[in-house]
Amino acid sequence: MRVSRIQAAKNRQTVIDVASRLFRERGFDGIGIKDLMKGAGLTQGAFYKQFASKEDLAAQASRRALESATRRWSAAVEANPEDPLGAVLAFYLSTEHREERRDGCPIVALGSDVARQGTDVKASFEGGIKVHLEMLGRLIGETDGEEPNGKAMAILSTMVGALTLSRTVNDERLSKRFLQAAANSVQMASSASDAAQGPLQ
Amino acid sequence: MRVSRIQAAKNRQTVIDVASRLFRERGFDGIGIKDLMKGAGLTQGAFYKQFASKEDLAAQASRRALESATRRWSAAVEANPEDPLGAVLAFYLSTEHREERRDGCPIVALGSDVARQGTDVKASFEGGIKVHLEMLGRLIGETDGEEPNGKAMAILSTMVGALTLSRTVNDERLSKRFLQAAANSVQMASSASDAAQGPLQ
DNA sequence: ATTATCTATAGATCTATAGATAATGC
DNA sequence: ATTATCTATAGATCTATAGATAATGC
Repeated sequence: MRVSRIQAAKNRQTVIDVASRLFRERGFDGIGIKDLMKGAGLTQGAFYKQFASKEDLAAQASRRALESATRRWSAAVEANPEDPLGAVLAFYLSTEHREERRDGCPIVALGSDVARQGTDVKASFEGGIKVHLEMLGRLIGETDGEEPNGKAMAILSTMVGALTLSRTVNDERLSKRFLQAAANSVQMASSASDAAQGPLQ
Repeated sequence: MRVSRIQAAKNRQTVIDVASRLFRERGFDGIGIKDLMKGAGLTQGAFYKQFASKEDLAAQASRRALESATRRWSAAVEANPEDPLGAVLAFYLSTEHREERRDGCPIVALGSDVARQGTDVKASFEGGIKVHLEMLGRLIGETDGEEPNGKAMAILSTMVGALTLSRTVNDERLSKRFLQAAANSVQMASSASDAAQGPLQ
């Protein structure tokens, strides 16, 4: 029954991977430890040797989900060097992304849930969000040194809000228009040259 | 034990009111029928004479929450006739609104959850979102007849995304900057539309 | 007679722990 | 000897239903 340390470490990673997807699909409260472990090919009894609690796994899985999201952004950027921002917008604000909650942006899939979670889960999201903002800042050619750029923050907000809203309505046409309106808006905001940024404290 | 029809109708409304707040605070999966009914001063046994299922209540409570949100927007507009958009942004993107999940915008409080719900809950949100878009369209002086205006959709996306992100991070400074960056961005986008329409004086 | 609410409960599920088992690691 | 995983279970909670109760509404 016992497995090697190496296998145990692999099992742990598999559980985190599976959880990062199933939490996105069903919410933190929408799936139990039994089903999470079953998804990784294990039983619930093995859980607590690997994780301190369900909340602990939620924090690990959140970090993994954000890392995965960052990789998708990077892939879009690298596949489209002449219009990297356009490439990110094209996949992020697509109907395909809207339909794949399980593997899509965790900020949208779990944003409302995260607001109710503890410090550890929020820390995972915060770290990933900062990386997103750095990438966006570079894409629009604005950086405030170590600080996240205000325009990048507004753009990320528009993207997250539009995908959220597109998943919240039944009307397919309205849903798609949210995605398109956001893409237009972000393109305009990013092409507008250095307009006056308001005071940031 | 039995109460009058009038009292029963009042009880039903109280349950919907309470649920519209407790669902926002804890999520649809984060609170059970027993506690919802206790919040309305009743016991769980009375629930199923009033509602077909928990999902039924979720749809009713969602509609109620969106109506309440619309009223808050209207109140801000009416209290500030010389700068109605600024008034809406000021309350929506405030740290106070960020802290009051229970009584705040249901799109942000429950957006991720709604994506996992059935048609009825989504219909409640869709209806409320359309009303939000009509109000926003009027505030920025753009209407596409019956159609929601694209710029209004982008602005609502920015507002929803910014509040979501501001609740997702631990860092108070970063959280506040999301709200400020969104306010700046929306102000710029809406004044750009004024310019396109001609002088205001 | 009807029915809104109550108490009680069925049956499922949840998080977490206990003890058994068998393979690893020393 | 240690320990990763297993089966089993404790104790709490969940949605939904059943039957009792007592006040309404006819």
